[in-house]
Amino acid sequence: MHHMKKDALVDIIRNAGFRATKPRRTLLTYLQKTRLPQTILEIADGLKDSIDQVTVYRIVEAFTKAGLVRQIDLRMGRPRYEIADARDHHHVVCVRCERIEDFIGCDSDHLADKALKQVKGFSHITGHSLEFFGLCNSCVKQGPTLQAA
Amino acid sequence: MHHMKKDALVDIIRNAGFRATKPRRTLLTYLQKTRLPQTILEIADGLKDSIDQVTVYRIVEAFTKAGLVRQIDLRMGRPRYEIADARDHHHVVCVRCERIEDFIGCDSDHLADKALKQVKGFSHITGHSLEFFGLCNSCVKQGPTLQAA
DNA sequence: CTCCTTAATGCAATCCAATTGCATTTATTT
DNA sequence: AAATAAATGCAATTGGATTGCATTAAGGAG
Repeated sequence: MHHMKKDALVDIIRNAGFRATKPRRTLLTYLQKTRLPQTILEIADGLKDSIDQVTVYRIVEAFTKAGLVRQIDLRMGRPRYEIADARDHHHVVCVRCERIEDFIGCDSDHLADKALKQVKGFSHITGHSLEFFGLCNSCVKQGPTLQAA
Repeated sequence: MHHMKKDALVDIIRNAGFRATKPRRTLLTYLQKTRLPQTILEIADGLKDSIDQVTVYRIVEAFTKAGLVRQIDLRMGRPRYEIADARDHHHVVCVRCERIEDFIGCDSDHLADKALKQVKGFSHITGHSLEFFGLCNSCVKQGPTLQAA
């Protein structure tokens, strides 16, 4: 009980209130390494099915509630998930090729204040989402879609 | 804003490139009257099944692509839809009771500029999403959830 | 370390939102 | 009114997400 320096990973999971099981460690490691926000199925796939899909669903849901993971909606059919880093970053998404880039500095406190002044039933904001959509440069170059009427 | 002359409605639909069919007129009128962003199934339900669900799916998708309808993601499982008014408004959502209020004035142009300066592969933003999450006053009053550990 | 409790996982079955195919209907043009 | 192409409705199907339950294993106690 004294010689084992606990993994940082294990600490993170335990501090969030969970047992540091192998699937949880594997999944968290995977998300830490992964740049892009992923769907549940992409995560399960990326883990080469070393973890059952049902378990991936359950872990991601639990981690999201606990604040370890962040849910992102990019108008791509289903929600995506990424590791919740301290840096509050957002995305710019190409609506044609789905290219994704990050940006930071949305000044959400200022925005939240503005919002709170307008709404009647709230006095406290705990989270926010902000995403931009557009065409990336290479898709712009390609010109309009081929399908004609 | 409530009652729109039928001709105006027909024009809107035709200008978007569609035939002004009864289901389309019904659905658009319904969304114009409805305050809250709704899921597909809520819309179908709200229309009392006067329109087949499949048709609701198809119309909403087409209208969204055409810019008549706006897709909103509020971390509530599935996307919601509302009429695309000129006023660029966003929402504050209670994560417990799902109460929704609107607010305006996000200064998206400024934010988009900031984002564009940081990303490499984009030079044009066409849309954005911005939502705030928190606990509404009445849910705050209720205190923490009953389930203890 | 071994035992013990119970959280967590895996698998099967199920659910239900979303999609697809196709025959029929309907808006619009001539 | 006829022509024709788009749009709808219904049935069937797909596939992501959920649930139940038996089994496994994490973590605390002794």
